[in-house]
Amino acid sequence: MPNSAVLAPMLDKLTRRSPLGPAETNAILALQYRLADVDPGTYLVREGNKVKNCCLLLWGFVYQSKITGSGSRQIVSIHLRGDLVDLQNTLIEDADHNVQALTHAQVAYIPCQAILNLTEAYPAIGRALWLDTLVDASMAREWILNIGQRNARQRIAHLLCELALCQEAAGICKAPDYELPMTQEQIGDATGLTSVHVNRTLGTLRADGLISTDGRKVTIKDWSGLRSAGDFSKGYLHQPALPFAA
Amino acid sequence: MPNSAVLAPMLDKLTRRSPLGPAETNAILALQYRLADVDPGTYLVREGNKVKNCCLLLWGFVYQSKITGSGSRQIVSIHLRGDLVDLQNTLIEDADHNVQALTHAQVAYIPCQAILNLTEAYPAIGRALWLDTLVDASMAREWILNIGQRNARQRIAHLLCELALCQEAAGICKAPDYELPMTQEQIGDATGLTSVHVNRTLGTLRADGLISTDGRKVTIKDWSGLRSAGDFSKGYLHQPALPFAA
DNA sequence: CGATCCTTTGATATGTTTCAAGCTTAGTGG
DNA sequence: CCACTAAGCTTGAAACATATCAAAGGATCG
Repeated sequence: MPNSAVLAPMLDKLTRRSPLGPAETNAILALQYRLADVDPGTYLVREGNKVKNCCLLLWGFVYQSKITGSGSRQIVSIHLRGDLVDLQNTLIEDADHNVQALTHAQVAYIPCQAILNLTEAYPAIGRALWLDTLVDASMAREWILNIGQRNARQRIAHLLCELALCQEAAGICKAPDYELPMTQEQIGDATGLTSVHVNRTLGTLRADGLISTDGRKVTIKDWSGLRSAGDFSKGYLHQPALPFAA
Repeated sequence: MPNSAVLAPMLDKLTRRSPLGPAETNAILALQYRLADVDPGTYLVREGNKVKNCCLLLWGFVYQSKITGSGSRQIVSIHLRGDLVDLQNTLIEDADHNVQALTHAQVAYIPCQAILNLTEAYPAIGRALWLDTLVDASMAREWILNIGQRNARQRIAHLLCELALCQEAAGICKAPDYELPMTQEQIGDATGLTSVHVNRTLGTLRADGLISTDGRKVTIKDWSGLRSAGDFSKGYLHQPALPFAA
């Protein structure tokens, strides 16, 4: 029996951009799911798999990655509470990337067919999910720009800004302190850099007083400095009304 | 009065992945549009604009790009005949990237509202468009991998393979000869490299007998060599049955 | 309290960029 | 049809950002 509290984060995320009526809301809250707690590193999806569920992330962090033939890993997106991580499985059976837990995490597996049924019955839900996909695509484009045209310092600063704002939007964190549940190697995989170079570059961001770190927490000490170091502007997130930042 | 021949490439592209019934087909072919011929370099959309149309590309090539604060350009995707270039405008009003003509091109501007109406009336069309967006997102992820983890030679070889297969799928070209309507500077913008380095790298691909070039045409002389030089595998394109290549 | 994973630091190697100049091609107007 | 021009291609030499290799120092966790 579904517990509507479990599905609330998904509803939050969708309605942040697409208002939904009571019928749609109830239909979403009635979705069937299967809960799973996973350890860091656990594969939720492997490239090449046939997938029949998509994962609603309830807590923790998860990332999507792809691997080259020679084995180097590129992280292509990072997800947090409320994200429907592999919505694409709804219409594309073959996974073209991996999904792995970054931290301990809890996910609800929702059958793709159930989601598809929902979109048939409620066009507004279909539109909300399509919009979600469009925003993910916009974030992917910015990720391309980040890796293709910015230097190490800018890339890392940009990533930090993005993670901060997304956590803020999802209501996960309290302003200048953010979680950064990534090792320096993973930051490197996300930015197309070496862990060694990430280490040195984080060092300069710290030395310049833009951030401070404490284990897996980052404190943004100078938001506007970090934003300009990362050439960051939030437009691509298509977030309605964010508390922070331009 | 719409001419259904104009909309045929769009229908082709959609039905390649999503079969549509006669009602859906007719509804698509009845869409209103406005034709425009554009010169290379023309902006179809500028970042920051409010957009009310999406562009169906009828012939020629078009690209999406983003610019950093310091003015460097990153090309994030390349489109060809039949592509609905800015489908995202349907649900997101503010453009987060530029769309520019790469070559002389002809586009049909279709009002976003008309497309949205279609998705309301015909869920199958909504699904086809959503799928189109999902495939674009998959291609963006591969683009990230390409730029983030591969060296210059691999990046360029990969780009050539992708363009070849997409042209093949769209029925634009006859096997080993492809159009490459890009300057070396644009290839650089697409791969995160300098035009100088693109030049040298293309030189080695030529010297190794993988390709030959003649103005804006590329001949792939050794497909499997190029594919392995570019670490290319076509899965991410989610194309049903391509003639060529694994 | 050992073992593993992560971070930090140093020295060196390398791929790519930058700067600069000459060359080719295609388009344009006389 | 020929010059003229602008755009793009090619090549060389030098500078630079980042990668690679290697080893030591800190955390974290059973």
